[in-house]
Amino acid sequence: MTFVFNERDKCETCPIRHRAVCARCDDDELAVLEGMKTYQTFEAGQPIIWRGDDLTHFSSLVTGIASLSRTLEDGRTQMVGLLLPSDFIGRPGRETVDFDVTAVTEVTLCRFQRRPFEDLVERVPHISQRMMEMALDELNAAREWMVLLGRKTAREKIATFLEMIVRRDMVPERGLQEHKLPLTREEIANFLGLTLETISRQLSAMKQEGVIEFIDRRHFRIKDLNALHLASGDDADGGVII
Amino acid sequence: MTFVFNERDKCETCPIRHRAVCARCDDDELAVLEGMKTYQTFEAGQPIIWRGDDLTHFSSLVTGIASLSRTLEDGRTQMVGLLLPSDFIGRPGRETVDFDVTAVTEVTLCRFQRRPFEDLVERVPHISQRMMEMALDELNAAREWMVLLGRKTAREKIATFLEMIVRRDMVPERGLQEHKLPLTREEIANFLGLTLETISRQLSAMKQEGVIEFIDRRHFRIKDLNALHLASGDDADGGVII
DNA sequence: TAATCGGCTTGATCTGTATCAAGGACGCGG
DNA sequence: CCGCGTCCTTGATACAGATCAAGCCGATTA
Repeated sequence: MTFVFNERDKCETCPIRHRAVCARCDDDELAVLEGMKTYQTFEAGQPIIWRGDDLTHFSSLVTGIASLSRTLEDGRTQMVGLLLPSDFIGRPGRETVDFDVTAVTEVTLCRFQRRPFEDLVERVPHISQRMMEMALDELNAAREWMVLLGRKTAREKIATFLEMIVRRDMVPERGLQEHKLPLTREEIANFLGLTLETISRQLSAMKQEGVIEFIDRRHFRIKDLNALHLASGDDADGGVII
Repeated sequence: MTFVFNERDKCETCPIRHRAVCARCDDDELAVLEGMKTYQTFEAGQPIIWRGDDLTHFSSLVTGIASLSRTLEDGRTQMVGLLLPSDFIGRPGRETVDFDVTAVTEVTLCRFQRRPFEDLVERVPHISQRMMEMALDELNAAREWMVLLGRKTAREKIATFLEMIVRRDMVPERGLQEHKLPLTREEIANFLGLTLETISRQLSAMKQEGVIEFIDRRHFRIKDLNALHLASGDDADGGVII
């Protein structure tokens, strides 16, 4: 995240050029987007949009991590997604947002005004095709997560979560790699439908059992990847992780 | 569902003409689909596809109800969606299915061979545009469901479920309407991430409290819609139900 | 009219996770 | 270096919902 963006940056060199909504766009189409975009940055912890807010812009997340969540009246909150670089915020055809979007780390967005972008979605098939792909991928991830939320035990939930992180930044041929927990215990709890105490207890237990090892509160290593996978409750690798 | 479909049926008169993937298609595009489609029927309870199976066809659900679900090794199962008329099965770009699809009632599918249909998605923007809309709608519904699975109590889950059914077949200006439970207690349990005993107990309790009333095991009336809504845990109607 | 079977209800008990509570570790501003 | 706040850990206890178990209801078949 040391890379700094500003209005003058070119789409061609954008780090999410080939994964975001613009992935399939050709040079001409990209030029149109280039002319429409602006960047905006949010500090860690800041709200990006609240549920019910007017959706003035659509955005692609360029750097950082954001969360999508819903809070019930009495304060119970459930994360329904983690937004990572190239993920999209907003949906054509809707005026408002259905979930709260919050910056988990510092976040940079590439933004487009709603109206002009909606028109573009109608006119440029490369954009609706890519958005369809992305929406279907997210739908799949959401459904996998529903299985976790509805049927997995605390241990299985946490093992699944750790495995997800490990897979995300695994480099082949590097055992005992160090991984970073991008979320606080409370955020993990809201992601997994548990309490922060349960998260803490389960992590301690897995440390005891020699499955994981902590460098500090936010950094860990996997000591027994196999045990981790077994604890995740997912069957013999039929599964795709997000 | 007394309507009977056969190969000769015309798309124009199809009951899901204006909601399915073909909703935005013009007459020419529809003619192409017309030439590609075949119908297939499944009896209640029959599997339609298993997770991991080769996806030979894409389908639109024309009549009936199907479920999307995942079963863990030890038999715990979680429904991740109910497929209703106009819903789509399959996803372009994938060779296999990620969840089990099962006919809950008798089901009629309108099917297209995978390859030709994928080509069509590339060529006909009206299809990818519509699929994008549908995928985004389902994504929203999935996320609402994640909140339910992760954070709601048994009572709230069931109230939310009943409210969903009621909204679905509510006719304005008809109090004390009779509603049908489309699922067995066990299926409801798998949908809500509970056990069938808990479903049964909660329904009995809500009957006791005068919130609902049963005609028989599968048919009920709402005696106190307000109480039902309050029990659902959704806040003061910011919410959209599926 | 009985026998059977799937779906459902209800009771007794158990248990995983929440809740309540206290204190520890670390980073930051003064 | 102190004080304060945030994040985290750990313990004691409570409770919602699971699990185990028995029997009921209504439909179907004999």
